[in-house]
Amino acid sequence: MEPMTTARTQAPRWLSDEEQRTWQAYLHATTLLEDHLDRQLQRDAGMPHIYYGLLVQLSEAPRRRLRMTELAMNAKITRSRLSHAIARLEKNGWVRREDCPSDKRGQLACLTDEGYEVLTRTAPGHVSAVRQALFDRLSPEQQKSLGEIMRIVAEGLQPKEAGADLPWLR
Amino acid sequence: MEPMTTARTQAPRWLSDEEQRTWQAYLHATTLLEDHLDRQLQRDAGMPHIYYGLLVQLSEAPRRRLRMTELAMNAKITRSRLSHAIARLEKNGWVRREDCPSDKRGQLACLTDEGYEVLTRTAPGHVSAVRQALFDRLSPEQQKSLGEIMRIVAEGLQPKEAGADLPWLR
DNA sequence: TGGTATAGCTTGAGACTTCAAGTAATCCAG
DNA sequence: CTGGATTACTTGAAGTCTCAAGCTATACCA
Repeated sequence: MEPMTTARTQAPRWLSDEEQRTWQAYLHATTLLEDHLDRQLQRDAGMPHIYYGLLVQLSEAPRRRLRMTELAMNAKITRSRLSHAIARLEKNGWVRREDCPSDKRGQLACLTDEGYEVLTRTAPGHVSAVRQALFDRLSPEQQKSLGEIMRIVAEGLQPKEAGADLPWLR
Repeated sequence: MEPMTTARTQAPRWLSDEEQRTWQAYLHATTLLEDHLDRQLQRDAGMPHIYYGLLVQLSEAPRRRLRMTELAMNAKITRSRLSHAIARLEKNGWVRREDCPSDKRGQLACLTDEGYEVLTRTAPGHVSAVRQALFDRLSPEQQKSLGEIMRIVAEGLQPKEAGADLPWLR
């Protein structure tokens, strides 16, 4: 008897009506929200949401700098994508690359003063956009629940520590 | 006294620690999940997740066809994006364009038999991927809560019916 | 009826992402 | 201490998305 975990060859267990509605709502909400924030930041900060997130990560790191791989991991993106992104941010003068002293293969992404300035200038508007779109609409219980759910999902998609291959390293 | 709704000029109300953790978890979970499903479908069906969603919408429509604008609305994307997407799907032979009989400006996107075949062939694997990544990890209460939360968020970002401009019409 | 505004959709350019392949430095088994 | 595997990161091409501009057809109104 086949294990139930590989549904590939089994009769598929379709989504129930309620599951379908939940899944649809999830897709709608996430695409609308991402779109909304992308537009907001493109307009107010001149970069898409994910680039903004990179600057935030850097701003919170010691000495405002991070190894490329570490930054990619934090942001849950591939190193390739990060390379392109940092190249663009470097052109804007918001990030600078530095050689890593301890590993000659390594690169550090460093937030520049201008990059920091962009962040301080645009952060209030962005926080407010996130509040308006998300937190202000949810009860405290819903916020708590959302946090738990999202942690579970993220955890599940995170590559297992031992030996599994790491998506952002591909 | 300024209304609290325009926080633009006010001292920003930052996110609390818990809100920040929730927001981070949300960003991580949604990017990891989108990535995961994009890869799964690119591998198994030869198209990104959103394109797959378009085929699904068409498959559920009467006569397996939909006006472009309506399809764009259902999928929460701009008409421009849809135009490009349909062009690509047409090249694959999975969708065909037809002139709308009642409105000479209009176009209908029609799912072809091959398009339908791709769907039936790949749907089980996709459903299973969604289950594994999402539903199987959540309790019934969490699933219910997720549905409610996502409906609220989507609702809030949906353009109001009267006079507001419609994002997907831009 | 005629003229202007609007709706429906497409197009092209530039920005962003992905994937596979490439370079260079480090690790490590023997 | 040496050569093959691995790690760190980059690159280029092809695919996708956005934005502004464009075209045609319909709607509206005087």
